Parts: sequence; C-alpha cells; structure tokens
Amino acid sequence: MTRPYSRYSRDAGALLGGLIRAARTERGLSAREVAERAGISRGLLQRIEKGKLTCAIGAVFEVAAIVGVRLFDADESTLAGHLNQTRDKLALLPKSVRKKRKTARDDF
Amino acid sequence: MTRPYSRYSRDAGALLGGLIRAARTERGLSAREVAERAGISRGLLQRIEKGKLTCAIGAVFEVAAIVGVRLFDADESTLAGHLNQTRDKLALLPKSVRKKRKTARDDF
DNA sequence: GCTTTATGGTCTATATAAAGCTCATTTTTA
DNA sequence: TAAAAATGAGCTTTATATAGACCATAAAGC
Repeated sequence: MTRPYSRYSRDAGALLGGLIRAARTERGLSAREVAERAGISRGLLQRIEKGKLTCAIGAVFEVAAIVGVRLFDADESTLAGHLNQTRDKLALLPKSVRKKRKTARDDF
Repeated sequence: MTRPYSRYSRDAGALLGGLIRAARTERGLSAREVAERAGISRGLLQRIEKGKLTCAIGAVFEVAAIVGVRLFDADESTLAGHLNQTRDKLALLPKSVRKKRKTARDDF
C-alpha cells in the first residue's frame, strides 16, 4: 500500500477500533489480558484500538472475537453457513472477467 | 502474532475474502483494475480474496469499499454517525480497567 | 483456429509491522 | 498518602508483508 487511505477506510478503522475498546473496558478486561489471550503484543492492541490501518486483519479478528465485537452482523454460530453460501455463489460466477460479459448486463 | 488463529478468525477471513471476490466478479471488475484503484499490488488482492489473515486491514477496507462490500451493517453515509456514538460512549467509560470495578457489577 | 486478457503461482528485494523491552503518567485500590 | 496496576508512548531489533517482476495456464473474444 503506497497510496493514502480513503475516508471510508479511515472511518471504518476508527469505528472498529473504538468498538473494540468500548467492548473491552465494558467487560473489565485489561489491555494486557486481551493481548495475551489474542497472542499479540500490547502495543499491537493499542494500535488496533486506535484504528491504525496497517494492522493485520487476523489480529483484529482475534481481538474482536475476544471482546465480543461481531462483524458482518453474523454471529459466530452462523459464520459457517455464510461461508457455504458464498462458496456456492462463487461456483456460479465466471472464472475470469473480461470487458464484455455474456452474463446479464447491469448497467441500465 | 505468534499463535495460530482461532476458527472464528479463519472463517471470518475466508468469508470476507469470498464476499469481496463474489462482489468483484459480479461487477465485472478485473483483479488488475481493482488492485490499481485500491493502490495495492495484484498479489495482495489475491491474498485478500483468499482470506489470508496477515493482510493489512486498511487494504481490505479499500478493496471492500471499491467492490461494494459493506462492514458493520453500516453503509458509508452513516459511518460518521456511528463514529460519534462510539466516541461519546467511550467518554463515559472508565479510563483504565482494574480487577474490582466500582462501576456496576455484570457478573450475576 | 488464433489472439488477447485474466488469473494463479513463484521468486527476490525492500519497506515496515510487530515483538519486546523500557520509562512516565494516570488511575484505582488499600 | 502510598502502593499497585493500567495505560501511553518511545525505542531497537527482528520477522515478514508487500511490491514488482516473471511465467504458465485458463478463459473469453475475434
């Protein structure tokens, strides 16, 4: 990534970080404890809660799960179901994308 | 991150990557074009669509926004509002977390 | 059929994220 | 008030993610 981030990404990162921090303090979990449980350093947790966009998404997911922040408005139990639906959907789509698609137009 | 990822994180990464790939092909966008618009390399986009958890969350956000995948079930226009709510909420929470909280118990 | 383009994979060099300390400050408990 | 714990921030080292090129294959258009 060499370009500056878009406003959307900056807002999304700040929002997610804020949600994580709010959830953590609401549950009375210290930064040290959450970092240890997530298997990351305390410094990385600080950056995640600040909404830094260079953090690995896996670390963010781990922390989010620990403090109880859910993404995709899908809870943990239904994640597998969404996964299967997405896989089935992908199987129906063309393997590669070209200028003129023979599948339905969507530009009208 | 030195620990292995939890099942939740692996599923969430795979789901998000699949959603991005499905949205991209549905819109007839080539990987090259999306990568260029996002300001990332084509290889990184491949890893994102595969659900690799080591990708920077900012790159994932950029791509998600370009192909039209929204997170937090909040669309772009309401993101700022959520941001403010989260900020207000954080202001009311304790500054630091200790073992025994004097704020309300939540363990009953 | 041929041509063009998209995708998937590998490789190397480089930029930088993350770990793992320190120290200062703040907040909470005793 | 003192002590203990949490947070914030800075620093150095190390690990690795990323860019950017390459090539092979597959798919779409001609």
